[in-house]
Amino acid sequence: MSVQERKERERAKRERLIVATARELAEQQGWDAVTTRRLAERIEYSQPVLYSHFRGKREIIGAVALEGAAELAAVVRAATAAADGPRERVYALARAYLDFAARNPAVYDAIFQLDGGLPYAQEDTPAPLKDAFAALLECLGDVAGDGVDPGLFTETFWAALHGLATLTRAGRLPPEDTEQRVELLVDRLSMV
Amino acid sequence: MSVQERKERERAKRERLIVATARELAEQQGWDAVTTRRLAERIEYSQPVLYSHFRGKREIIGAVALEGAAELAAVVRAATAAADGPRERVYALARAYLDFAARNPAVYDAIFQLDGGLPYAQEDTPAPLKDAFAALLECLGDVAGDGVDPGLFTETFWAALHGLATLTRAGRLPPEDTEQRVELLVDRLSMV
DNA sequence: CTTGGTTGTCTAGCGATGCTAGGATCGAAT
DNA sequence: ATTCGATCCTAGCATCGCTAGACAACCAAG
Repeated sequence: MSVQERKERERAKRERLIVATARELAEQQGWDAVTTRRLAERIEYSQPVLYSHFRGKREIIGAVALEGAAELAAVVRAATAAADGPRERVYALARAYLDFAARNPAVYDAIFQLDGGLPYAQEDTPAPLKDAFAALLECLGDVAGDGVDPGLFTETFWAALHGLATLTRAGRLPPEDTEQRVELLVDRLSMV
Repeated sequence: MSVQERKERERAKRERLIVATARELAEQQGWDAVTTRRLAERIEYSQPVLYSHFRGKREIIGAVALEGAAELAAVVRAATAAADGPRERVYALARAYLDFAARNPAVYDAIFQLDGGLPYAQEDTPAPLKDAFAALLECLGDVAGDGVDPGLFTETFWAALHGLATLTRAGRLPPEDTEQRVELLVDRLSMV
């Protein structure tokens, strides 16, 4: 039995290596540079090994997305916990979210832009994704205001943040005034 | 001279055909399906002809983006002109924008998501892109509120719309409650 | 210790991609 | 009619995601 367990451990370790390497390569040179050949070379295995762990490139992106979603949730929770007062928490959340997107553009894309073959906004949505949304909801639900569904408010606020994050990084918005846009968003959307 | 002019006309016509065909193909089967071979076959020329008009696939995407931006500007202006009262105009703008994104997903991607090699938010930004932003500004500038720069407000509002549009289409947001999210956005962001 | 079979990995290759070099063909001007 | 330049196509390159089939390493049974 021990032999089999060791093999499984090693296999799991290699899978983590694949995901970590894909993420690293994507952050360094963009997702286009994450080819199965380059990835295989970096983990020092041949190409087909990747396919014994994942169905294809899509699933690898999906794995990075799940890992990233867990991190995003943690980052958001840490930021909101450190602030006091509902409004300050919302500020902290917004800054933490945009900061995560700016610091981990490839991971952010894996979660929210690319096709990782993951189901979103459904019952069978993977736990990390649900939890990331929950992390937003925990904070934003408090400032939805009367008569507004907390879930709906969270979705809307999140969409606004997402728009800022993606448009800024894609060069569609000048990066200088980000702080002011965030302030405007928080001031107007959140009901103290 | 007339001969040369005829040739130039035909050349311009063929270029329009390329852009229109690329757009059509992208809307039908997605941008991934827009390969240089398929595109060449559809316009009934060989592949290299594409490269006598555009540097590569990127520039073709860029051409579709410019065409789309002009349309978007027109759609937004038509919608706002038909509504009366600042707030109603904002509603109309938001709905028209999201409607355009939903009806022309490939074109929307060409403008705001994909890399068409175009400069954004700069002096040398092509006129159609500047004008599309101007169309938003014309309407949204009126409801920025005191002490808020109209340009900054427009950017922020636009980002929020962009977030709704992309997250909804990517399946990250359930499509049912779109209308409520728009109402929330307009009610809170715009200063009557 | 040998053998047989399972498990794991690699080499090689398929079709498709964006893009380009070089030759062929056609038309306009002399 | 002949030259010459512009125009276009055939053919090919490197690379992509993915897979079939050969090969080697390993473990259990005799």
